[in-house]
Amino acid sequence: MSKKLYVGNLSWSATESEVRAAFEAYGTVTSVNLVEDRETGRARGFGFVEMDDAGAEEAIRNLDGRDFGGRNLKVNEAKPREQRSRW
DNA sequence: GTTGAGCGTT
Repeated sequence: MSKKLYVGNLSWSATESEVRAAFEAYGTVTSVNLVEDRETGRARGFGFVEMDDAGAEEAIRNLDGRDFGGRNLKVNEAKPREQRSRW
């Protein structure tokens, strides 16, 4: 089972690899998705991480509020967005 | 060469 996480307050220079590495320290990361501004293509400073259920909670309690890239990382359970495809 | 609250795109 996996859970989706919202990751905010990221540095604009933060990469998926760094975020993935940080979360893999607490569980198995299924996917990492940093969101960029669709209009400008620049990083918005937040993203989403999908990982195993237990690891997700551990990551929240270990990475939320922690220093990451020189800033206080924000980690929370992400809101379900929309189905990305028809069924 | 910039910016800083907030929950994304095929």
